[in-house]
Amino acid sequence: MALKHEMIANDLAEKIKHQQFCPGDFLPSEKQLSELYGASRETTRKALNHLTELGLIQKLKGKGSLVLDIQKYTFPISGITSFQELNQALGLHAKTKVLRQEKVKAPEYFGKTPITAKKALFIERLRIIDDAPAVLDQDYLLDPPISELPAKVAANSIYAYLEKQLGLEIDYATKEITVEEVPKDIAKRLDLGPNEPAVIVRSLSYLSDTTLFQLTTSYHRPDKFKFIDFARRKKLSTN
Amino acid sequence: MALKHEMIANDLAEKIKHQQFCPGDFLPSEKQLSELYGASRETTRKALNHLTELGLIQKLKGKGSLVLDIQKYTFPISGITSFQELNQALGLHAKTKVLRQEKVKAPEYFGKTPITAKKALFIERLRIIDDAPAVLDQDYLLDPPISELPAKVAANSIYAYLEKQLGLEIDYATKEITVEEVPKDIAKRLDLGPNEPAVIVRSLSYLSDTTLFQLTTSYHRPDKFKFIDFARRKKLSTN
DNA sequence: CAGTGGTCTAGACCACTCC
DNA sequence: GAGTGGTCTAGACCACTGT
Repeated sequence: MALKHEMIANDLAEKIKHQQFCPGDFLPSEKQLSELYGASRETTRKALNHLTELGLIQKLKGKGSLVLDIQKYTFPISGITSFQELNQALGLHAKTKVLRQEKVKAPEYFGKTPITAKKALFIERLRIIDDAPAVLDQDYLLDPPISELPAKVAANSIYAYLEKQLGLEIDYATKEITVEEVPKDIAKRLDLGPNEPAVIVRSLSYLSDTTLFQLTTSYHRPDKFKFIDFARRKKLSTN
Repeated sequence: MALKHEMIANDLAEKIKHQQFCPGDFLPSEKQLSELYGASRETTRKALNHLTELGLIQKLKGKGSLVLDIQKYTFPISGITSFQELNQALGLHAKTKVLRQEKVKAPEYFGKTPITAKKALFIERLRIIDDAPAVLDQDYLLDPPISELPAKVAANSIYAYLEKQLGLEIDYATKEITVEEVPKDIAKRLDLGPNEPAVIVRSLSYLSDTTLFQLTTSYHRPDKFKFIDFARRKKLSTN
């Protein structure tokens, strides 16, 4: 990847993160940035739009691109982000314990979504933060497209392996967050009190060619659960 | 608003919603769409990118724009969406009971965020679904920029009033979802059992000129809570 | 008024898919 | 090969902000 507009976006994001541009500052004008990076104005604008979506800047007509003050929390959180990425980004001292990893028959349904893959790799992992269980993850990696996973990968970042080793392009996901009572064995592993429900995040993850590749159910201890989001209002007058 | 790319996006979204384009279909090519709408290719692409962000289509290199099958759940849910908008979109039979609406002093902090506005309008509303309490909303509408709100508005859509009557441009928000025990009076109004926690959504909402205008704390009955999201993987190599 | 961002265009070149 | 989307350009015109 050496796309010009991504280079520009990354460079600016880097400079915002490292306080070379601070909240309340204006970035150089689009014209200046275009000259600086040797790009056309539209290309520069594409980069700035990316930063806008991420909540790093706000563009003000006739004034300029204002650096926002939100990144402290939101930087890598919303969107599709793996536990390992969060862990690193937030500096949590989290450990991952792989409880199971085995080849299984793929489930026929996940919620209401029918699954066409026949085989899958089932992985169960316990996330431990400050020596206390925080999250239990159950993943099905579908085969196809994923037929094999080295044993060590599950303890680290599956996403990094899929993207960097297998060259898969993880693209989008649907997520559903609810609060429910959970089976006793799960409650036990999370150290939940009697009748204490868990926060359940169910997600379906897709590659850029629309292949469904992962089904995840995450059981969170309610006291350790926190979801942070930056959202832009999406207008679409579809009555 | 008569922006060409928005017109195109709305028209296509409309046609997808009404099954003139079905999941699994390809939209006409960018070239064809450009001719159809009398727009340049870049303008057409801007519209298609919008639909991609919303999860309505997926673009496939060398092939075309594929209509996705996700909108049934996700259509208007993620992003900033008011309760009334959700209510209508999902066909819930929800009632809103305004418990309080009064002018107050603005809080000095909301979480860790300092508030500069001195005055505010405090509104407390109970959302009732199927004759049972589901959500208790506490809103501060800050003054400035909002100095007055007709009594009836709180029972309907505040956002519609702000956008259509006051001409404010609601643009972005930060949200935080946690599970916590709540004060007794709130537990009572939500019919929560003893020691039963609530799902709490705290949000800060901003106008397009970056003015903070609303602080919201929503207390959800855990059994009625459901958050659905469509997310694209956001890459930004900000080590 | 000059400077800013917002929209739109016409055309170029590339990489990909499918025949 | 023809057709598709992906990137990028140079330039135009507009609306908004400040002075």
